[in-house]
Amino acid sequence: MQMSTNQVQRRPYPVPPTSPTEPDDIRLIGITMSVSRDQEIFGEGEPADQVFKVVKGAVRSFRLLSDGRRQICDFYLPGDVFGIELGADHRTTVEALTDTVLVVARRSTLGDEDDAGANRRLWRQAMKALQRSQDHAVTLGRRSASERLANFLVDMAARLGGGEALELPMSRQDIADYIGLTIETVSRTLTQFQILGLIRLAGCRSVQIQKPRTLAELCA
Amino acid sequence: MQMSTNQVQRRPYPVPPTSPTEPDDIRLIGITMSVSRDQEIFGEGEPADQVFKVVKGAVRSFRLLSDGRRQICDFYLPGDVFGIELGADHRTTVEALTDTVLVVARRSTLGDEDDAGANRRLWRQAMKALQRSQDHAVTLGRRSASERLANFLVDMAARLGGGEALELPMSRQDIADYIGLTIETVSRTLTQFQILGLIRLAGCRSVQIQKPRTLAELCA
DNA sequence: CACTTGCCTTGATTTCCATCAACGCCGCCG
DNA sequence: CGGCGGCGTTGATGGAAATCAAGGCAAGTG
Repeated sequence: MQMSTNQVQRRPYPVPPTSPTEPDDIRLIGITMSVSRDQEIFGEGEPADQVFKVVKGAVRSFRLLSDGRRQICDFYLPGDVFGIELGADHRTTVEALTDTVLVVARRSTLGDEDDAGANRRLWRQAMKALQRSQDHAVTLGRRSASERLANFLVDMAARLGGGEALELPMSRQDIADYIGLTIETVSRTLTQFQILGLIRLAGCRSVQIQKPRTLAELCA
Repeated sequence: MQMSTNQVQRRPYPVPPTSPTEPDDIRLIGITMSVSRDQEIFGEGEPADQVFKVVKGAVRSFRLLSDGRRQICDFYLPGDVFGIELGADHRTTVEALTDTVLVVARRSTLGDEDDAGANRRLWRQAMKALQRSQDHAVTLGRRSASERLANFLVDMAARLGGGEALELPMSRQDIADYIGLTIETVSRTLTQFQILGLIRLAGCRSVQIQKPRTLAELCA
């Protein structure tokens, strides 16, 4: 991670504005950290000695092919934990989608063997990531463009927790690279959804879901 | 799991024909179990109270969409562990590709909190699965048909450990459902590879890799 | 304000892969 | 042996999404 950048600010921990104790909540003991839009948090191949939790904002985790094609593995929203790795190194790059606040902890303090509770929560986070990745693989391998997008919207609506109104933190390009399409196809499919009355677009990042049922059916 | 089927045989444990202690080897204490070709080992949604290890043979783990489309999440070969879940239930169905021998353990005996070594090995297995799933997502989201197939062949060659000669345990349909293509495209691409001299097909499941370098470059 | 820049949308065309269809090969079984 | 069924290959055609190209819109800047 580039700690030298002046956009990164660190403050001593005392206010982790996380929700109370949820089942698999990790109350990271660490420092908070602010990252501005598009800034890299860590890069693929860098040593993975820290674990992060999103407090505010959102990030994208992705991998690049040699010729520049990008596959976004996941987006992490407030409450989500990322940066857990099997080996010594990170296998994805993570960047902030918007100005973002994180809590950081050293990995060693988490993997600590005598804290059974922390281990269990870490375990749950990792398995949740595995589940999401497998779901994602099904989408990428076997679903059509509209199914992918419907799925994406329904998932984001659920995770952002704003009911039928969502404020997307990512660009069209990010969406395209997440669901394995091009930016043009994403755009066309969204306007198609609007024409069909499934959604309403109020500004390109603000989506109102009009027919949740129909959209859910499209998820197949 | 269908224990009633007469094709499943169980014997009391005393011969787990696994290799000695590898770094992340799980020496499952359990019973061995024989499963014949195409038989289901467990189904999506069934309670996940057991963990399995392949001793001999191979299995496919997959999910179905409502209309029958199938996405194979992974193949498990000798030495691989599968069936580890976050929640109470399995999220994929697993079937034997060929006649297969497994070792089975109850999940509870593994998650046992005071066996730190077993926990660590379980952890490694789960994270390995996550890595593979993420790699898979990159392939499914951003690679062309020939890149997918090249990738598949190279990966299988490495995992089967037979150097340049591989005996595929799965059908064309299985390959297609793994890399997100149709059976026809898989077939065509394989013959294309053969025409280009990258591989040689000796019977449809027997592949000789002729130009490993070129094939590896195709993996992008 | 005029101009640039980045992001998004829309249209035209192309391409890759899916689909549809036929056939070959081979093991199996009557 | 001959027919049958499962699997794989090959060919012809179609279609969904990619690519190529142009233009709109809004925020930022001189």
